Amino acid sequence: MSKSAAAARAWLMKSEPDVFSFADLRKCKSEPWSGVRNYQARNFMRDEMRVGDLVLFYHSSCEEPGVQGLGRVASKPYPDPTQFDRKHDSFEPRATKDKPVWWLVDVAWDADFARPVTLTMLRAEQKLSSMVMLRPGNRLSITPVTATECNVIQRLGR
DNA sequence: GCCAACGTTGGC
DNA sequence: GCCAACGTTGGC
Repeated sequence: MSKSAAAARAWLMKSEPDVFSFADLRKCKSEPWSGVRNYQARNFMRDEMRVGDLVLFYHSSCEEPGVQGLGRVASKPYPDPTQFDRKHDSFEPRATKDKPVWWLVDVAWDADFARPVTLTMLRAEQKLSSMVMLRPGNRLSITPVTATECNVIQRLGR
């Protein structure tokens, strides 16, 4: 790959499998990442994600938390439609069509791992010791992943 | 179900 | 702008 090519970035995105699992993504192929109501996470989607960026799909709040497989950012950012839906849990009274508050991207299924990379495995890997997601107290549902970290995690998933 | 850590809200 | 109270996240 040429040095001048814009390197695809990588992101870790959390989802509760009871709500939306990696298997669900495989089934539906592509899904709007709606319902994010945290400004930092929103800014990553709205300002920094590019179509084609890798997504490490992480299961949280479940028996075995960990990265389940790979997705891809599959759309440019656009306003989260659930913010306009008065009956939706994620309704946002401050939002107007002209001035949306919340933005999202579509995430598409990309590839299965041979085995999930559990939180325990992530913590045990020296090369991942400075991962944003593993920082104490971190709760962000979307965090950036470096190219090195992404490679290490993909190797662990083989 | 517990609880620590964090983000947000709202009174002042 | 401060900060206490509250709600949420997420591992255990």
